Amino acid sequence: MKIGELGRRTATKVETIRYYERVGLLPPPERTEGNYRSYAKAHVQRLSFIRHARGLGFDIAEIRSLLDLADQPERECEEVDRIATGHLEAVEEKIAQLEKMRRELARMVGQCRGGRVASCHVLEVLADHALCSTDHAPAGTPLLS
Amino acid sequence: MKIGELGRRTATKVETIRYYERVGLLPPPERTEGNYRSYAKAHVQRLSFIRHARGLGFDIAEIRSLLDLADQPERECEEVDRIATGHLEAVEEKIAQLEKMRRELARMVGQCRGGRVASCHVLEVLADHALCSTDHAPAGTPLLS
DNA sequence: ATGGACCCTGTAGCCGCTACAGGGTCAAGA
DNA sequence: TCTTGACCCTGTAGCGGCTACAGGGTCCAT
Repeated sequence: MKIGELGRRTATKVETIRYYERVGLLPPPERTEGNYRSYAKAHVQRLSFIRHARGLGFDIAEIRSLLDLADQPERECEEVDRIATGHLEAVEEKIAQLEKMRRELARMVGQCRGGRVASCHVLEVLADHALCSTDHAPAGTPLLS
Repeated sequence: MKIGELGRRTATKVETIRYYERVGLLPPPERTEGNYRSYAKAHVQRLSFIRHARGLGFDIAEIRSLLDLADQPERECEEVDRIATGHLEAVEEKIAQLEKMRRELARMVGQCRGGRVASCHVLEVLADHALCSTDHAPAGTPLLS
């Protein structure tokens, strides 16, 4: 199977597949005579795993660890659990953070009654944090991406 | 006021302030004889506005628009409202997405009963999306950052 | 005169892709 | 046989929003 076919089967762009290979998530496949990458079933499985994990928000390093662990079936799954639990906690924290933003934004927007910019509630609140009801995240808080 | 003092007053790193100037959020201040940036009160206000908006998750382009609008006090605040509402909706969508992740992660983790990697539920689910209860976001969905 | 705290510019790195540019390969049709 | 066009290759640069240097300059107190 060539890279385009693998991409179609896993809903992954060709460039993304090459990127995963470059960063060591997907092992380099055999090559054809014409230097095309040639994938087998195992690659479809591995890439599906990767995509699924990405869809759940795991980052590349975490996925690398998970794949390494999956390749050692005799080990205890403690570490797997630790990674998944840690990620779950990060997701929960981020939701909490976004909830704070949501509340404050809804309050700002809800108080807009039209009119001139000069008396715009949204701009007033942005200009003065003291007008905030909740203590939302400080600027620059990195959000999970 | 020099850049370090401005940073202290607004809880902003010096490099970040220079970055905001470079991308046109913060107007270039006067310079001293020794070529140091020299800020006045208006800059503190503007930077506070920027930091507050960043804290609420607005991106640089949105903040630039909001600042432009704030500089035209006679205009209707329609556009301000549109930007804020649009951002609120983006935040809500993202929360919904993270909720899906959270549910699926919690289910995965909750079913882990220890044991060997070979029979690890977390890895099984990641290897087979069909084992997911919910239809969480596909891989590669860009999350608001 | 010297040390150290601060400031300057410019550049490169982070993440997870995405999007080229500039070429090569391969199979089908004229 | 030649050509077309779909696919593939490598390498590099860009996105956002910073952050972190390197390599220098300025200023003030001792």
